Amino acid sequence: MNNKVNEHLKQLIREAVQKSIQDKSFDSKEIPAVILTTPKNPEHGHLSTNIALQLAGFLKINPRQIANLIVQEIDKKNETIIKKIEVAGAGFINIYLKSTVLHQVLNEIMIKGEHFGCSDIGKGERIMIEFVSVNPTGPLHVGHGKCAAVGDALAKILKAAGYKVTTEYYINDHGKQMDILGESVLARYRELLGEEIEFPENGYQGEYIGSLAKDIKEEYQEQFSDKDVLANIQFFKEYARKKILQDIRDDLNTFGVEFDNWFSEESLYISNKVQPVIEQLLKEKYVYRHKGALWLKAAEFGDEKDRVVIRENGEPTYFASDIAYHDDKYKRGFKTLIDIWGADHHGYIKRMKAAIKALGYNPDSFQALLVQFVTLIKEGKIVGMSTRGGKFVTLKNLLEEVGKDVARYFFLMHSHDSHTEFDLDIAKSQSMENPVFYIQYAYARICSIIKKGKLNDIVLDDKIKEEINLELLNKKEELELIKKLANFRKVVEKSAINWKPHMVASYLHELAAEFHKYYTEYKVISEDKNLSGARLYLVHCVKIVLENALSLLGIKAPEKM
RNA sequence: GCGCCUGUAGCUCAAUUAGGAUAGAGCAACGGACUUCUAAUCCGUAGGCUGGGGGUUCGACUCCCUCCGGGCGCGCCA
Repeated sequence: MNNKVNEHLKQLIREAVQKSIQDKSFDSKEIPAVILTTPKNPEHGHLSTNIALQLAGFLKINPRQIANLIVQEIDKKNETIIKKIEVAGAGFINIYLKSTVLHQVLNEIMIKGEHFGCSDIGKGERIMIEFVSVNPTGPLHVGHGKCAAVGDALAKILKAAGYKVTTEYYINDHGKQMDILGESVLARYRELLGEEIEFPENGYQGEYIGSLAKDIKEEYQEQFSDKDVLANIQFFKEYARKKILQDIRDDLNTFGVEFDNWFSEESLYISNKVQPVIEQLLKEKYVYRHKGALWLKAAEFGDEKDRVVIRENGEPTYFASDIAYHDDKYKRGFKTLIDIWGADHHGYIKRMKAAIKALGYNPDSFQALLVQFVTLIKEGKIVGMSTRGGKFVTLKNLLEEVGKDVARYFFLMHSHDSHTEFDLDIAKSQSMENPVFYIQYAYARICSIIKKGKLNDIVLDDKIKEEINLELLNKKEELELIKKLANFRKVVEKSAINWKPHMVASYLHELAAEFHKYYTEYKVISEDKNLSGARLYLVHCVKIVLENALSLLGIKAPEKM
């Protein structure tokens, strides 16, 4: 229900609880918070609370008895919005609202439009979400796609819930990996020139390396044929970095993912931000020297063991720049840091938290959201995904095969922390098995109804909106649909609090189902102009909510299919 | 060995912010509904000891312990 109604009822219940407890002189140090839920079963009313059951816990009294007392108190007040209030089951209190309260929801949706579903539970708190962040040594694959979808949707959901969100991509463009990248491309280039060379031991095997070499050869001919390898490698490294990074940006763009910031690891060194942080930790004695290297006392802060920050050879580790990077995030004013990582990085969480504690920040303000792996299924078989050999399905491939909307929905429809399957054949099929089309179809159907309304001179202009009689919406399916719509804001809030975008995806499917059911049962546009107007009003609200929910997931709402 | 994730219908997954009412959808199976605003839809039937066992309580898919099965980690790699 709308927020005001909810708060009002909660207050009402709270007072009734206090009153009934006072009267019976129960000792109640702490009354639990009133929780109002919307029951799945329509027979359980529009709203329900389990407060009596919770009270029974520490009052040691029959919950139904308490519930009865509370209901009596509320009944005395003669609330205008309540149709019926009763005790049911083990001691639940079910509330039935007057239909005008439900209808009011539709007006709210109409007025708020694209903002319906937004709330301010985030209170403007600044959150940084960092995701994808793969080093520019190769193309994005399917696994990165899931991280991208989750991060992007989460950012949108948190924004809708009133947080001030910044998204960032951390470019790991410093260190050995980049050198190996340069060497790999150079090696392929020299092969193209007909030289017999040994491919670097840990070199990148993927085909894209060869194609980069080819590009260079076409553009620069044999300019780098001399044996001054060291001088050339710098060029190859830089060339490959730029090119691959650009490809990553392009892929993400087609995937509908845009970042507020791209933050380069190298830039931390250029602006000298790593060294001071290490020195600070050294001064505070959280870093010590051992076997020629510098170690962070990570074990002291909850990690399994201490970790090297500066190697024996004087080179900082990846961890060192990561500490500086996260320190920088806090210094930029973010209160909560969310890093979205692939599940294979979970071992890194304790280390990172230890560092954050050592820096003097609250370790709870940093959270790593682990995204479990996706298993790709093609023709009923698992598609192997070995990164090492350079054999993997790229995000680009996937997008070419199934398109942005389908890919995003498939990544988002299941909880990010359970490992799930991605069936390419279902994703590609334009059939009933495909939930994306099911949802989009609902939207397209509404557009079609609106079009038909126009042909019959039934249009929702301001005048009609004024005259509309929402009481005509009294069918069971209509009231269920309205209840579903009313729930949207709660769903967004919950999805934001739990950092679980899939909740919005599930909701979308449920809303679409509710609409399809209604659609087959009743005609919106009919001879009866008043009824048509009211129903058109209703489906227009469904359209708005479908659109809002889809946009939180970054999926298109097509007018025609 | 230690750590993180996970086990729910034949298959793929849900289950409402610290436990709540009869554990829900989709697909597949079977039987129905198109002169209609798009049948990419809807209605019905069938399908479950929520991996096993114990515990906590008015009440457990949810919390605790234990065992079994699957995935992933445990570098002076990133």
